[in-house]
Amino acid sequence: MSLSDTNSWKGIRTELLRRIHDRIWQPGEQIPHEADLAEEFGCARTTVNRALRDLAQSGLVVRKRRAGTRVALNPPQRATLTIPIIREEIEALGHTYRHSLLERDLRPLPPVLHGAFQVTLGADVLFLKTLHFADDRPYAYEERYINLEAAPEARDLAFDRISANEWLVHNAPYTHGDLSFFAVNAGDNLSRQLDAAEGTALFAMERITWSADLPITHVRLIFAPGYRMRTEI
Amino acid sequence: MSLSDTNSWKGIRTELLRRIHDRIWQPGEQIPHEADLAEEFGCARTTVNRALRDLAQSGLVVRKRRAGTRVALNPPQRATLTIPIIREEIEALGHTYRHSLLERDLRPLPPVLHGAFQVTLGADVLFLKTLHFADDRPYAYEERYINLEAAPEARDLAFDRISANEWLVHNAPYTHGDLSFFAVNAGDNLSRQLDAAEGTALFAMERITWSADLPITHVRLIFAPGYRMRTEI
DNA sequence: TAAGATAATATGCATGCACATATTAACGTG
DNA sequence: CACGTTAATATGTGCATGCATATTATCTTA
Repeated sequence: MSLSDTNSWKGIRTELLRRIHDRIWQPGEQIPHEADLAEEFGCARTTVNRALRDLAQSGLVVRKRRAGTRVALNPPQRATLTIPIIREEIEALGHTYRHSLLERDLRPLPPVLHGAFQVTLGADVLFLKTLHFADDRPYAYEERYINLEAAPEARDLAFDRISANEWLVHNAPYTHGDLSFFAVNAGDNLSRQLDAAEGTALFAMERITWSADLPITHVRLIFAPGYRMRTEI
Repeated sequence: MSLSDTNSWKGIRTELLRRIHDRIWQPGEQIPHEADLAEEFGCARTTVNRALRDLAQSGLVVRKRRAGTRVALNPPQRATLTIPIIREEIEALGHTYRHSLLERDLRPLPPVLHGAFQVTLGADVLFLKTLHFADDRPYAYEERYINLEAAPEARDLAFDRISANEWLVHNAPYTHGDLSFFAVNAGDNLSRQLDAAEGTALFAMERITWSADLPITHVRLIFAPGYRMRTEI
């Protein structure tokens, strides 16, 4: 059975996609009901449903009960980013990974983070500064706060062998998080660490993760000059 | 029926998620077969299948025929970014949107783009420079190339009322594209357009879209200082 | 006629079943 | 014992059916 056969849900999806791309069904226009499509394609309604659900998930059609299915007016430009573990990203590029722990101590959470990262007032958090290398060239600079209430074992770990990121991924899985991307100028410290001219624009990522209501970690990663985060859509 | 009931596929998903988060099923470990889970939850295998498919899509479990389902070793740091139409993004923030077309002409494709954006050799492309404003403050600067072979009607459009982005979304839908994010320093031109000090780090996005094999447009958007692209994971 | 009750309808979902397909394990055979 | 064949098995998918649920259209009733 080939993919273009219309009697598999993927085949039906392909055909529906074609009709949308070829503007046979215009944006905003209502498309036939599941039952009608099922009859047309000579398959069960379930199968059409599967195809339509898939299109709805990718945002190409909008579905509402009773109201029917219509082609999305503004196909959301939705992209799935895969944020790799730095070591894996570097090794995938064929380079050798290593990291160096620049700093590790317990300290109160800095006031700027009080809003976003609500740990028990006055409790110390574990602070880590790490530099990630690819073939001995600096790749990314990391500043991380770990909530010891969420990961008490972290207090006794050095994080010189395994990186905090990898340890946390395996030992304190999160349920949800916030992620943001932005640009920063290399200041005094960053330019030294990342071997960049002072003032260079650097790509940065900030992430906070929670396990249910408990914040786990706040991490800010700043990449060496030239870094691009890519994806396909 | 509440979400936590185990006899709906979402309820089952919730329960499976709990077992993964609580490390009842460890990363890398194989979890029971669909049939066993169906029996345990007292539902049809199809329903368990639906829940597992959903978990697989979000990357939390890895499924292979015959081999079974196992908890992902490296829980995917996968994030879905929604790249909004700028006008909608600005209006959603409660600001007034307007844009101004700074430049519009036909020209050959610049050599740097020959690799990524393969239009017929020697053919002119439509070049647009646009500045997007939120409440009369510059919000983003856009440089765009449109392949006239993919969207011939664009040749006769002024793009002073409707933005090229919105027009293309509605009139030349793409099948796939490449997207990347990076940081740039504000040069002479950018600092003037975006009202930023020279050298300021700016967040930038580049996107190329195709309809099947035909390139449609190449766009580079550079945002005013302070811009953050956010998402939840 | 406006507001509220009621019916109609499209999608959402669960079930039981059958068969397809990929992958691994077991088995022969040279 | 290496290698190719075959069987076993877990997931993938399709179908017919029935009921659930959200939303709209229609029909009351004051």
